Amino acid sequence: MSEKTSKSKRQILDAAAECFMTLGADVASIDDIAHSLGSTKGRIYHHFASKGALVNAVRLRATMITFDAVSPVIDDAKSPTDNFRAMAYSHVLAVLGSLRYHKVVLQYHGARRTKPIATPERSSVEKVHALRKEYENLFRGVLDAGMRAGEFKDQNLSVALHSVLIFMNSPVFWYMPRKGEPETTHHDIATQLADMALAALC
Amino acid sequence: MSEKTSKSKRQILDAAAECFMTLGADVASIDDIAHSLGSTKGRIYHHFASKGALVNAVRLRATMITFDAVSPVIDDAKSPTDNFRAMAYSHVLAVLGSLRYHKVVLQYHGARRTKPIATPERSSVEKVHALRKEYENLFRGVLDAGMRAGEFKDQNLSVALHSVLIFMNSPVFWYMPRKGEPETTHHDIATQLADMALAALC
DNA sequence: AACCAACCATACTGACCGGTATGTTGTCAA
DNA sequence: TTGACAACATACCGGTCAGTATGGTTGGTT
Repeated sequence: MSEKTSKSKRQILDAAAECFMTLGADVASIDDIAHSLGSTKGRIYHHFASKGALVNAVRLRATMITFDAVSPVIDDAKSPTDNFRAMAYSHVLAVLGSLRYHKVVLQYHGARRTKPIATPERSSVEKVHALRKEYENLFRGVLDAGMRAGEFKDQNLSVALHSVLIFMNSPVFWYMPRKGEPETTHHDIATQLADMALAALC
Repeated sequence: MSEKTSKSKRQILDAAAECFMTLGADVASIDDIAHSLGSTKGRIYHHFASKGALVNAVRLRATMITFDAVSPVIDDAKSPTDNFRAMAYSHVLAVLGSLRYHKVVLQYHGARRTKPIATPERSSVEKVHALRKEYENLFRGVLDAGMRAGEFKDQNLSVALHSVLIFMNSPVFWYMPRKGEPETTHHDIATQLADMALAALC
């Protein structure tokens, strides 16, 4: 299932994520991305069928990054409280470590594209959607278990789930890495947000 | 300070917010907005100098809506805890009542426009920025007071402030009004989010 | 050596979109 | 009646950008 993304493809993906982050996915042109690579359009269109496919690839990778970070820390033997704290911490840390990718996800999260459905890439879009939903379910499971166990306050599950997910992604909106920043910054932020998210559920 | 926005101008603003919400502010064209009004470009460009000015007007109104909703509920005689809960509730309720406008704000929140600075409208952009900062300070004040009083957990103020603000805006990302929805839905969501936000601070 | 496929550059097109210039209509005051 | 101005519609321009067509270059295989 893990595609062996070639060296060049990964390079393009990184540059695309960077441009999408600074300019916005809609504003950034293919030429912009190519120029930031010291290349031309030909290189990009050789690896990606369309701009939409490129955006989708960025979104897919963003989701996989958090998935790979959170999935292994889940331990059924631990309490929902401990599980959630560890998951939230890992999620925030992963987001902080790959901000460029996650900014694209949040940008597209609110906009329903009714203009260009582009039927050929329809499947890959749904693949991303499915993976994101699967990732959501990791947290949904912990929240549900915590509520049943009485560790979490009993309240509307969907509202709690989605709002907490946005909360954990919030650094995307306000975090700006400074040079000369202490090494522990990411850790500090992740710890604080994980604690706050946990408190919000109790 | 409160401009007497003409009837037609308000109509354009609503249509623009609707288009920006569904298509994205960058993708939606002036012709799209005009078409949704049954008009043409001429009407829009008669009232707004440029597309950027129109977007800014939407952002400005979005900020004013929350400002006018939250500002009057602040009562210095009450405790930071009670103040914050009331503020958060009013904020969420206001956002739910004008989703179209707030989606635009969140879309632009992550994208640094380095391409078209458009110096003539520079001032109005800064005006929106200043108003948003002033609005932030309403919450910053309550958080600071709560921490000093020992009602809120003592932690990084900036991180807590910005993450909680995003949290209260989170319905923008996941709330979709259904037809046949009970009247109390907005109230229920606002109450739950206000309680969760308050708990996150303690 | 001959070949081929992956990889990428160059040059070009068609469509869309922001903005402008100009024409048209209604309204109101003198 | 007549000017004058606000509130639009119409027609058009220039630039940008996604996408394509084509040709060149490299490395590996037979």
